[in-house]
Amino acid sequence: MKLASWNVNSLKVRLPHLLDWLAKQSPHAVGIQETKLEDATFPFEPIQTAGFRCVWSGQKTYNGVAILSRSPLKDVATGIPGFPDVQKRIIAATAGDAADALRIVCAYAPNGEAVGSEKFEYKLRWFAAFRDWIEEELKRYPRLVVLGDYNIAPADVDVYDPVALKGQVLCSPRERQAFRDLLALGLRDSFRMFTQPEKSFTWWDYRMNAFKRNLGLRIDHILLAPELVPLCRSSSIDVSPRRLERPSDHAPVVVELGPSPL
DNA sequence: ATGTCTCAGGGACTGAGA
Repeated sequence: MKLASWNVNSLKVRLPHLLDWLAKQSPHAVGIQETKLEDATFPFEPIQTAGFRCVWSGQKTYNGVAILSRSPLKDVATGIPGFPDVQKRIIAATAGDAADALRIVCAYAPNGEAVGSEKFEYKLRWFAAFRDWIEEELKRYPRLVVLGDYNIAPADVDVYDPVALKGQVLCSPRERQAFRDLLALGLRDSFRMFTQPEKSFTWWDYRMNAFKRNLGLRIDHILLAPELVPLCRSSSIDVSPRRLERPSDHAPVVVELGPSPL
């Protein structure tokens, strides 16, 4: 069973890319970010026709998240409890039923603009609230997957030029601490459970021919609850959609979960 | 190289956000 996370940077523009990718990869469930669509205009019909249930939470122009799944979605929740926020960055749902159901949290973390900015402080407040909520979700749902665009490169190895970007937004010590605080709940960064190619990234700036030169960052992650860790067979980044015409600036991350421990 | 892309407002281009 494949699970994926993909920041599509406008679902309106990227719907053809998403549908092609769903047909090729045939994932069981996908969390998408930056839909940039109000709820009334979410394109659920073509997604449904492709074989997926979906739930979504969006707004005009900015943010917006959704979960697609081949199995029914229930217990849908949006936002972080106790953290009022007009920005639509969180959707959670339970995919499937009975013992093998998965709880999926799909998150679009704040970008943070620049270290020391107001948006940066909002990002850190957001992560503190997110961590506290995920701690509760983990107690309630041992089969928890926390995926999305975290807008944090956890370590220097996740950055194309760690010297040039040292201390900058997406790489700064406080952001990396926020990421480690999440892992301290027992979550595992699925990508680092396996040997990976050097310079593996999920996002490349549209400028400076960054993708062609592989000047990227690994900021999209699929984190797994302890109970799911033994089931994880692989974790990888699919850069192929980044090569298409009018691509998203992000590539999807994919994990494969088996039904039982190896 | 303030370099690209998306979106809104308004009806050509600018500004915001990433």
